[in-house]
Amino acid sequence: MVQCPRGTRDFLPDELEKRRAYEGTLRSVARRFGFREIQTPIFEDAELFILRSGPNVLKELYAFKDKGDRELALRPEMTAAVVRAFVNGMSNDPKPIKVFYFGQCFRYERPQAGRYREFFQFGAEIMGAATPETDAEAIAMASFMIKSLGLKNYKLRIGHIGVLRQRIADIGVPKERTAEVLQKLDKKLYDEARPILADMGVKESDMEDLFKLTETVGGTEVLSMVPGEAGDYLREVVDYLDHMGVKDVEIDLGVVRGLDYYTGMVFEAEAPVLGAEKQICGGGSYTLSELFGGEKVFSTGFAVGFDRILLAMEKEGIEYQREGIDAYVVAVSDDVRKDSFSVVSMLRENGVSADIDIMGRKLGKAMKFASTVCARYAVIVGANELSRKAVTLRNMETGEQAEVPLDDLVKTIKG
RNA sequence: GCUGGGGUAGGCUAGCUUGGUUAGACUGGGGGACUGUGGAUCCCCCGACGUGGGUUCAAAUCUCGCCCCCGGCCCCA
Repeated sequence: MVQCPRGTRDFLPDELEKRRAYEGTLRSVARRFGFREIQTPIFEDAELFILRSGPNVLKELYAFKDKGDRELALRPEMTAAVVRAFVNGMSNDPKPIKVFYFGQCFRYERPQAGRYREFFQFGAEIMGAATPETDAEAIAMASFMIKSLGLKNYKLRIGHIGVLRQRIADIGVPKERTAEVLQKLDKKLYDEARPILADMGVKESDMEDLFKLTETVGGTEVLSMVPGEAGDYLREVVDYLDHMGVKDVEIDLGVVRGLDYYTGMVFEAEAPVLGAEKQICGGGSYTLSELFGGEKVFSTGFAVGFDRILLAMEKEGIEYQREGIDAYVVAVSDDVRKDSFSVVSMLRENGVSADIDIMGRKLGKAMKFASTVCARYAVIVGANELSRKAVTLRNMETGEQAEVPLDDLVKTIKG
């Protein structure tokens, strides 16, 4: 039997209905924040992703040649494509530009808990603005999204990569080795960082100060430890968040986002219930457009790992209630079978979601089916009622039923 | 790329250690008991040993390769 490829999944109706509902929640939040949706191709010129990536990224890229010998790749994330689209067609639009996206991304990795080769990201970018308000909007929306989905147990942490980069440069780390140091700091592997830093001639006391900086975690009070403009900047961001009622954030200067295009504020959210792959959201401010031939434009963006956040919700026991349909039409006997199709059609034309038996079932079995598809009402079509231009309407939840004139049926069901 | 565990109907599972009737149960699906009323009960039916090789008179069972699933490492845009 042919199965779906490794790391991919079929989403059967029960599951997909749930996913669509939560996707709708995220879309709704984004729209409430003034974002508009954007869609880009699922595959792009491989160069688009290679331009900003190291070798590790490259080997996980689904890259291939098309019949015209073009080097293409399935998108491993969406930010690059959105920035490309911005450079290509939105760069002269009124600023700020606020866009969101939802779609699948592909990475050739070993599947694991919360990690798939085809996975879904919901993200947003604000382009053309570089203010604390901008960053606050992005963080607030991320927080809002998580809360709207009903997830309780998560941590949202804000850091500043500029502060770290500055400090690392100040203590004498050469620019080309910054990433190496950041990587160790990200994982808090100080013992591994020490020899590397010592090798670069960094003083012991400077090292300890650096480690102390990345260990700086807490509320706004810890910002007193952050020197210079960046400290003031973060204070502003947090102040705006506070005015928006966003209280579920903490400062953590140890937040280090993977790639080096991030320039200032960075943030991430994690759900501890998820285990190894617990990060559910990540983002920050960056400049990328100049890489793709545009002018330098400051942006802030983030992406939510849709699959992971759903997994976290599931682990918290959040249950999705199946939507069902408004009405299931049942014919009492074969002589009114065709009349029952007229009734279902009338309902459908009037905006009622309605289904009907097409397997020749008798009344009892059809009623049973009506409850398995979660119909709110059963519309029972029988010869007696029809002679009075009426049907019997049964509320499937309460079991109450009454005769309703056909002319009033839509109104009663919608009411 | 490294590593641990696993794969029996659509779902969950017994059998595997010690090879040997027609692979059993529950759930699900279809039909009936039940020709004007769902969720109950009873009966009948459908439906599975991931895949390919090896050992053997005989393989779900032992063995090897592959595929896939669940975790962990690496990586994580």
